[in-house]
Amino acid sequence: MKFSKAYEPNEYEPDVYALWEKSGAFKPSSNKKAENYTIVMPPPNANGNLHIGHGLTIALEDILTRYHRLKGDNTWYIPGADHAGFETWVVYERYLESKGKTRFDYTRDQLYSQVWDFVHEQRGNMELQLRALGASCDWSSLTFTLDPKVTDTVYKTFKKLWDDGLIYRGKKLVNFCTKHQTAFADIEVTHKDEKGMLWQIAYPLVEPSQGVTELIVSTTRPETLLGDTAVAVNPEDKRYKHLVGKMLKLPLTDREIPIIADEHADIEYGTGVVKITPAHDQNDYEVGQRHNLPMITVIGFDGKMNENAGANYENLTVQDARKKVLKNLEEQGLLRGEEKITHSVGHCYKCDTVIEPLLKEQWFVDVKPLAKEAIKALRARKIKFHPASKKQVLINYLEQLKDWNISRQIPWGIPIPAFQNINDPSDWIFDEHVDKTELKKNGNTYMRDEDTFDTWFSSGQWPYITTSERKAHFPTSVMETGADLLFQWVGRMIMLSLYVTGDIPFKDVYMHGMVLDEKGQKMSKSKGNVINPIEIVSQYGSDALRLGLIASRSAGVNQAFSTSKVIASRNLCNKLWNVARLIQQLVDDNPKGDKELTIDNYSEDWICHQINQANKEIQKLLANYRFAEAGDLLYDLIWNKYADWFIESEKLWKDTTLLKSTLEQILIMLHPFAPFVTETIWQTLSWTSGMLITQNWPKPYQIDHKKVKRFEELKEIIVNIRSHFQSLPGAASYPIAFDDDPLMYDNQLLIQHLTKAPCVPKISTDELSGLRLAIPNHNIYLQIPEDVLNKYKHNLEDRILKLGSEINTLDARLSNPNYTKKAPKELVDETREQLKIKQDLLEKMKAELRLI
RNA sequence: GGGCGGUUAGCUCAGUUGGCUAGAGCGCGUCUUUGACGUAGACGAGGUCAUAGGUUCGAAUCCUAUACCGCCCACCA
Repeated sequence: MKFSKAYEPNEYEPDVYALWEKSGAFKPSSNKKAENYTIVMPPPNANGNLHIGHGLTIALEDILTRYHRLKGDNTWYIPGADHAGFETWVVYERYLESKGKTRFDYTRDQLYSQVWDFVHEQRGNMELQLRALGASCDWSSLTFTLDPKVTDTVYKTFKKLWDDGLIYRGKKLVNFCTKHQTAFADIEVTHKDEKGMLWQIAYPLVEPSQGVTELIVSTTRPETLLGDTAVAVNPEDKRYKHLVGKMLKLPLTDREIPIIADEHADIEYGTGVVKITPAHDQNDYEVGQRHNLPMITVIGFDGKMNENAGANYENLTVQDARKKVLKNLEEQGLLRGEEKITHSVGHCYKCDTVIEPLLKEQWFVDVKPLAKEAIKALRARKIKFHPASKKQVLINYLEQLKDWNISRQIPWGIPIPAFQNINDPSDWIFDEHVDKTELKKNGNTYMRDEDTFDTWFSSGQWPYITTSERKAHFPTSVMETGADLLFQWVGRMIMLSLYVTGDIPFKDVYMHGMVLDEKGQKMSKSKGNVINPIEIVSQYGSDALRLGLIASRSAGVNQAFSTSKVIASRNLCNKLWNVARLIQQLVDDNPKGDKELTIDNYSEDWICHQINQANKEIQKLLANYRFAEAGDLLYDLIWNKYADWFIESEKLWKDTTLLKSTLEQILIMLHPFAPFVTETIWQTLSWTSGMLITQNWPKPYQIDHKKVKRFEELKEIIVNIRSHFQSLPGAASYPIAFDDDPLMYDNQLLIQHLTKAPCVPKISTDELSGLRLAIPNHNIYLQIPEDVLNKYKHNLEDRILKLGSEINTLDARLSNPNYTKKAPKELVDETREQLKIKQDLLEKMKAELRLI
């Protein structure tokens, strides 16, 4: 293969991925001595397309995976595909709608098999996209969230919870979406602040007491009045103490309801009297429980008023019923006022329908014992969080977590393995034969529960399910996922894993923030600002996307997508490509590898030192999940150090042995971050063999630190000279003269090469003239004609002023006795030394100014 | 109501336990067809680190308060 002039990612990426996949490099090795390194991929939706957030996820996880593979760890990156219960169901229901059908036209089993086919038609797309992103995952262990090994484990866990009494069937208020006909966990409800009305309504007393004839309650939901079963006042409220136990006439009905005393009523709020509707409000439900109040459901699962609401209101929507109730109250003179307020209203996160709290019988998990263990493990620092603050946030959440409703009225999901006795509704049995709708046992007939599990109940068990074939890989090394999943996923994995396996599911958690659009807005289909990662890949290359995504991004922080960073990364890939192209040319031109110059090349020790430093630093940064800094470091190493200084210097020496070896080290270190271009280069170079993906992480070079320092000095001199050549009137270059100066003498050729000076002559000190460089310990003069030099005088004055202020700063610091006393000695010594150097230089410059 | 995070160059953001002249990419200005790269090279301009106090020899970094901007949680009728 030959190096083309520019790197064209599309030409190589698919082949390179195929090469890796075919070679088996993604599979964990059988090396028992190696450390295990395991990452479980958060499974993307099986029938969906990847979005830019997946791009980030894969980038981060694959960097870690490839890095640990190069380090020799037994690395296992496990891919997955999610049946995405509710998400997929919503898509499928829309499809049914478009065909004029509804879910009620089919049985659950029919629906399940329809969606199964639907998903499998679409399936595969997502997996191809993961390949385009370069995910080096073990495809042979891909797990689908409905695979038998998943459902088996989920059923075992359900049974264990059941046997331990941690699962119960309860009729409680659940968050119900009347459009999607399913209940949700608390965490799945989106709360929004909305403008609403607060109405005051009079409830007359059956028998006036001490001159009081009515109580005024405030409510934002007058239609629920029809389901009121009490009115509460605070037990400490002196205004109403004497009324507790008396009865009120419930307006618009013929019912009478009691006045009760409960802490829930806030003395300060409104009139201090609150209506209690246990069947339609969470707080009221709890009050109802405390006082044994009847619960009257007036709103049905269809979102319409039911027969309990009375003939006047039955079959009206909640909105219409509200209007009618208000109108009727007004007619009866019971509406006493209204006021605009802002309050929080729960919505379905998918369709935005207002969530109704409705009474429903569901399966609940008693989470308290699970949360307790999780909190204990977190407090014991068993799991490290990035960013660290998320740990306490999770603990706070777990401390107030309520029982978890795991029943969903969605056909697409894992069926709940529970059957109910048709003659005794309280008799439920556990049975895994969910393919049957009916079971006979002990002479009884049991009917299957038609509900499915909340997806998080199964996803919450993901780490030990996916690693079940290689138990040594559990607990996994790190769970990398979006910060938005802290509660619903990370928290549940920790709870369930501790409960089922007795162990934590992962040692580290890394949470990334959201990828926002270029303007910093959240991406959404409705806004039309969605960025497709695959389009970016085809435009700039997979590596460019990866590097661009991780740039300037820190854990847990939402950050905008930046095309300019992707382009900068694309340019880096091209730069490296051309570096390799040049080195290959030099190798081809000189197969024996003889050096062209025999004198020392200080840039060699210098670049080896830079590579060593980078090697050490990258390991440190990746151990702390500082991806952006590691990326920056490599960019700087390759571009600003390797290409700009080392390669440029090496053009004189052409030491191909070192060129080859340094290029190899750089390719290995960059490989986790830019797998495609590095492997493509590796495959294209004439002297390399095997695959880059399975190379060993480089060992540091032996270096001579004196030479490194000398090259730093040379760099300073060269930059200084270039700067003068640019800023001198005429922008020409001039001879660079020096006196007895070994550094200059030994590097005349290099200096001339890098500054484009006409010559670099050595002359005696008293003959030196022209412009003196402000470099300590060197007498270097740019031999500039008299007339040009005079124009340049003011520049020298400026430099003297600047140097003077720097000296003042150092002086002030040293004359502070506290500084010399308390600061570390090395620091103080260094300051002294610097001061001395700068003072010497100042003297020389002043003398020089006098001469001009 | 509670909690978390942010405010650093024109833009987007780094800056780990306090320590030399606060960095990067993009953008901007000037110059350059130098043996790979114009997706390039060289040089340069640009910052009272939100504000006000405090701790310290020393603060972008630690503490307190304020302002503004995000996000999360919460049962306020």
